[in-house]
Amino acid sequence: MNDSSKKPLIILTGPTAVGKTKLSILLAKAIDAEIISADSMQVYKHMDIGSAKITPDEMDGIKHYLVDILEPYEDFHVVKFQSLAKQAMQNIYSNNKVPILTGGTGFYIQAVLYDVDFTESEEDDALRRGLEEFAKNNGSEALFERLRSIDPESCDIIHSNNVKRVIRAIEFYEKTGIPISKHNKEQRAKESPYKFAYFVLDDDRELLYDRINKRVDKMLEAGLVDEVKRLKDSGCRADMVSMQGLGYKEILEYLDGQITLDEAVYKIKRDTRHFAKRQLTWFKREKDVIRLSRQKFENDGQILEYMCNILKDKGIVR
RNA sequence: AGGGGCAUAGUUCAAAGGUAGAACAGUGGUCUCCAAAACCAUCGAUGUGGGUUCGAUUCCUACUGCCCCUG
Repeated sequence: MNDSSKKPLIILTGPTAVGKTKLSILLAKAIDAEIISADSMQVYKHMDIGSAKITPDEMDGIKHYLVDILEPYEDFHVVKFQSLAKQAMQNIYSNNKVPILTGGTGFYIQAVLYDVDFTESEEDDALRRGLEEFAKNNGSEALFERLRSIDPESCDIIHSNNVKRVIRAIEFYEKTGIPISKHNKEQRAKESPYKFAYFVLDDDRELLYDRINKRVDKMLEAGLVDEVKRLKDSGCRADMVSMQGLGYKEILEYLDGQITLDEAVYKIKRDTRHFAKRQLTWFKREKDVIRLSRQKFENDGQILEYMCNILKDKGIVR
């Protein structure tokens, strides 16, 4: 595929609480784009406060995809995200607009940007559950040895304590007969099928952490506890994907009487900081990213101007 | 003011007459179907001044700070 036949794709990401949402609206208005959310929690209905979901008001007439489309009891994961995002992009292209993929889940962005192939294995929970059971009964080392016998190369890459990924590697081999290490290597070598600009918004660490702490306080003032209570009353349980969201699992623990509200708030802040840290690490090593360090700009308007210039240079917008 | 107690990492706690362990925080990293997840690595401390001792952070002592009780 030569570059000119590639479809345009704009990515705007960065750590949580850095101010992606606001900037994404400014950008969308400036270039007549539509927005696809790359966020594993904002997909869920009834989860507004804790997920810091964009409000209809804030959308300001810009069409958004993948926000408020699932019930909290439904599963959500990369594969689903990838397929929904691709559909949304088709939609946007047929409207003759440019898609902006915005949100903080780097893995999801990667899945779309490089069109990572996840199709090898169909849904099959039984195998995974069996492996989980095996790990629980025999220990992670025993599980790791099983992987060694089929895919030694993966054993050099995956740490034996990382049961989740050891399971995934075994599962992949059992289903496809090829080692996941080989598959991953191939996927990694892929070139993006899009003509893209990958913006990563960043800020001074201390400022970011401070903003996170304050935002959590605001969520509580805005009624996070009530929101979670409502979810709980409607049958949401801790083991659901949706309830693994920051702010949800902790408040659920509080509502179940396992921890105090103060402890819950402390954990939300701490874990959100950790999350931001992980996001930063992720984006740092992604290739072809364009860093937007807040310290280098005076305001969002300047950042917008900078982005627009790059988009013109790249021929993504006119 | 008098009596007692405590002083160890950023925090909460360990230990010991032979140069101190952990948890959490902090920092760095991994990541290709649970990713707001899972996992790895790493920095870092004996309040100050004397004394006893081959050797003290540990014992003694003064000081400083904090806590409790009495007034």
